[in-house]
Amino acid sequence: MRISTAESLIMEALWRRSPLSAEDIVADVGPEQNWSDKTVKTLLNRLLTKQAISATPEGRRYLYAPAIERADYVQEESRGLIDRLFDGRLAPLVSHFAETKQLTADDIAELKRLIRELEEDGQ
Amino acid sequence: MRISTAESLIMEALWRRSPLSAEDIVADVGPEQNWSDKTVKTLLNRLLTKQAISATPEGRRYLYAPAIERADYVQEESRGLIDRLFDGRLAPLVSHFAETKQLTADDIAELKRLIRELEEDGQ
DNA sequence: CTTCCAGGATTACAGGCGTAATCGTCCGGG
DNA sequence: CCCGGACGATTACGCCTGTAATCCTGGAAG
Repeated sequence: MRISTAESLIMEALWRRSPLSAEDIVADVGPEQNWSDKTVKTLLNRLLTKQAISATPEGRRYLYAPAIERADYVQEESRGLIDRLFDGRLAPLVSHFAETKQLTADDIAELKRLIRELEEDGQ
Repeated sequence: MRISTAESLIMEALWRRSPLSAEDIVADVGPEQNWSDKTVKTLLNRLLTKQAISATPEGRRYLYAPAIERADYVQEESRGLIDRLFDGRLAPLVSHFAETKQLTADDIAELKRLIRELEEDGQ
């Protein structure tokens, strides 16, 4: 099942560090989003039913941990976008960013480096 | 206001060609998505209230046309994703695609060409 | 004229989402 | 031994979405 954006913030916290108690997570994302602890608990429960996280009892409470890889999530999200908007190909996206001047010199340098690596690997 | 994914399919049709009557749009996207004409009409109305399209009377009916640029839409969507998942930078996304082996030799060649152009423009 | 139909406008309705509040329970403090 | 509070579980609720169905109106057809 799909992870919503609010839920993904919880996931990010758990991907950064896990396992965490609900309290830890509230402390982590609560202030930033200013969410009440109730909200965080709700999101945790939804993620549980979606089987995106796991909960293991620890005393009177649970410790939560991701049950899916961040890479897989990132994968689906970005492939979805690229398929929807750029005909499934990455280059047009990069091209779009270039045209709309959203690339710094650093970005370009880094891309260049990446491409060189890819070419070397390729052959 | 945000354009939903179903709505975006209507937008794509209008970006391809406009203005179109509701009937045209139904003929265009209906079969593909197998949506009833009712569904398409609903989406058109929602897009109207979101001011994403315009409607001009033509006889007894309307002709619809985009009121926002596809580039702007693409912009928001892709920036949103990159901000959420890749710390706002493009290179990590490209890197992710590379690592997950989602790049063909053609993709790489095209990226290379893009980068070269960017470098030339840059100086 | 009356009727039917095409087309837009309005209404529907279940499920997801953001954001909580309330309920029930068990443990620790007095 | 009883009570309050920490926690998780359950319930709430309005808005957005996907997907239509129904209503209304004015012109076309007979």
